[in-house]
Order: sequence, then C-alpha cells, then structure tokens
Amino acid sequence: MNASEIFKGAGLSEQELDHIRANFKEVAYPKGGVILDMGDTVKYQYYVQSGCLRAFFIDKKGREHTLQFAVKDWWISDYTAYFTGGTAIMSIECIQDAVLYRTSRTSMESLFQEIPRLETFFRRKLERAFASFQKRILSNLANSAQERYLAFLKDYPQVEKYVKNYHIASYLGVTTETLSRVRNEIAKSF
Amino acid sequence: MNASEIFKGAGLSEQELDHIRANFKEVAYPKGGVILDMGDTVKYQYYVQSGCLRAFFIDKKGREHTLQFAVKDWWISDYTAYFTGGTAIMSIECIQDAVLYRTSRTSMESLFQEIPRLETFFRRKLERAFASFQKRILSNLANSAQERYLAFLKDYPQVEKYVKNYHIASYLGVTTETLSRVRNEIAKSF
DNA sequence: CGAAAATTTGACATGACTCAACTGGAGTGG
DNA sequence: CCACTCCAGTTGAGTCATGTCAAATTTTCG
Repeated sequence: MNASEIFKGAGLSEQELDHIRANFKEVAYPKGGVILDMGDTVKYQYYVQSGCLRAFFIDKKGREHTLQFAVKDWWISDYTAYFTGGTAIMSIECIQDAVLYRTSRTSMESLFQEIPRLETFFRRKLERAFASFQKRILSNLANSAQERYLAFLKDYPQVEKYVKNYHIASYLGVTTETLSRVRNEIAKSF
Repeated sequence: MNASEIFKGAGLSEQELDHIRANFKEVAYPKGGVILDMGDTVKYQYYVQSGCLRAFFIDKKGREHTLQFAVKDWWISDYTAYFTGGTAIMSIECIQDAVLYRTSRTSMESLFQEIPRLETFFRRKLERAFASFQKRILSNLANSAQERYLAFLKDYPQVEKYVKNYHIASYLGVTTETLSRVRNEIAKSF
C-alpha cells in the first residue's frame, strides 16, 4: 500500500506514514462483489486504489438509488452508519474488479489523536465532500433531468467510463427510460 | 458570548475557551436582515445563539431553493464558498431576529492548529452534518412530497415553529401549491 | 380597520413514471 | 459460424404526481 500517495499533501513524515500504513489493510474484490450490505455493522471505510464501486439505497418500493460512485483515489463507506455507529442503510458493490485499502473508525480516531496533521488532512477532505453534497442537493432541486445528466458527464468523466446508464439514472433520480429519452434529446440537438 | 455552551463536550479548559472566545464576534440582525448575499466573498461562519435563519439558492428561473435552516445551537454559512474560498452562490437571511457569533475561516484554522481538541470537535460536527445531507439526498430520491413533508415535521419541529410554509416548500423541492395540497391530504386522512 | 402577505383552490399543462414490447449487442455452446 | 440467451438500452402508449397560472380566501400586522 502506497501511503505517501494516499496522504499526499498532508505533510507527514516517513515514520508517521509507516505508522498509518499499519492501520490499513489491502483487500481485493471482484466485479459484482459486495463490500457492505444493508443491515451490516459498518466498521470500515475504504480507499479505492483501483476499480469502481457504488453505494446505493433500496427504497420500500424496491427502487435503487445511487448515493455515490467511487473510483481511484476516492473514499467510500456508508458514512451515516460509519460515523454514528449504526447499521448500514446502504449497500456497496463493485462495478469493476477493485483493490481497496480499508481502515476502521477506531484506528482512525487513535491516529487522529496521535497525528493532528492527519486529522487536519481528513477534515479538509470532509469539507470538500460536504460542499459537493450540498451542491448536489441544490442541483437536484434546481435542474431538470437533462441538465443534471449533462452536469454529471462534465463533473465525473472518469466515472462515466465505468458505469452503466442505469447506474447513472439511479444516481440522477430518474428511471432508465427517462434517461434514455434524455440522451435521445441531447443527440438530436446536434 | 458563552463559549462553554457552544463547545460543550469538547473537553476544553477555561484558558482555551478564553482564547477561542477572542476569535468570535457577537452580531445581531433583525428579521429580514441579509447575512450573506449571492456573489459575496464568504469570510465567516455563524453560530446561532437565538433566532432563525435560512440559506437559499436562486436558480436561473428565479425559483428559491432552501438548502438549510438554522436555529439555536446550529451553524450556518455558504460552506461551499467558505471552505473553498470562492464567492457565495447562496444567500442567507434572517427569518426571525437573530443573535449570532461569527468567526472567520482563518481564525478557525489557527485555532485548530493550537487546540487539536477543537479540531476534533468540529470534525465530529461536520461528520454529523455530512451524514444528514447524505440522508437528505436519499430522501429526495426515494420519497414522495408527502413523505418528505412528514419527515421534515418529525425531524425539525423546532424549525417548523418559525418558518413559513413557502420556506418549507422550497426546502422540500415542491411549489407552495403542492405543499398546500399535501397538507390538505394529510388533514383529510385524520 | 385595511393593506399586504401567505395560503388555498380550481382548471389545465407537462415532465417523468409505469408497463410492455422490441432492438441490438455480447457472450456461449453446439 | 450460426442459434440461443441474456442484458442493456430504446420506444410507445397511457397514467400520475407535480407544476403553472389565475383567482379566491385567510392570516398577519402596521
């Protein structure tokens, strides 16, 4: 595991990186593999070294809603459960074969106490993630399905390569049929 | 300003609280007052001592979308701009006369370096806020207008007291007419 | 009280959903 | 190399939830 890559910019010493490294474990999953299932206790969060995953929620009508995708250098978990200690309301699956580095909440909390710069590094990551989720809420409230789809393509070109249209539809909050029609409209307008 | 109340549970000494206190400024705004306007540079975040505020976004069709309400003991800002250093895409206004304690990004960053426990305290706050925004995205994707309204009443009874229905509508992502019909339906079902 | 603001109601329009059928690959195995 | 199947995506027809616009009603507050 290449910790100096993961924590690039955090200003950590080699010794600190070694200590951090000891708290991560490399795990590999095949395409279709399930990292986390609804109802599970959520001990870990995952850094994506390679591959593509998605976190999704299944509602009472059986519809899937994708909360997040993750590709190289992203972090993923059911953070509601991970942070608060509850059980997962989401599942996480691999869309492509994946290599992940996982770490537990308790490991991270001790590391934060020992290495304040690591806590700063993660706080900043969390701030950016928080801001991007706020933007997504506003985008969902303000924009049409077509606008949201175009914004998705623009913001996440690395993700678009790996995922099926029905995954994108469930992220945007529309059905596959609607997304298909949206794509048709866009194609016609050229 | 009562810092021991704001940072209750952070495990800070009196001396630390005094130091923190020096980085906050009490400000009062009347009902209708604008704390922050779209386009402004966002230097501050605000702790709500009393009153009620809302952060909202105006889209290109002129419709308002409420991202967040804030009542006593909540924090508010345009966090996307506050964290990333850009200009505000939102405005924040007082729904009720408000007393706020404001602090700047730069103050907080130095305080975090001086008092790691303060950074831990804010990181945990941010984690909870992050989790609740994730839940809101899922709720918007999975639930009907009526379900979202009922969930709002249940989750934020303190907010509901202060705000107009059209504020709630703009938070839920429906028109005032739709919210009115939803309320009518709910009333009929009793 | 009276004006302005907020909410409700009605009639109609529309974007997105549902369900069902169909199309077009991408494998797989004979 | 073809027939078969599976899966993703598309298309069509009808329905439904919510939006739009206009008007009526109720509430708020100076």
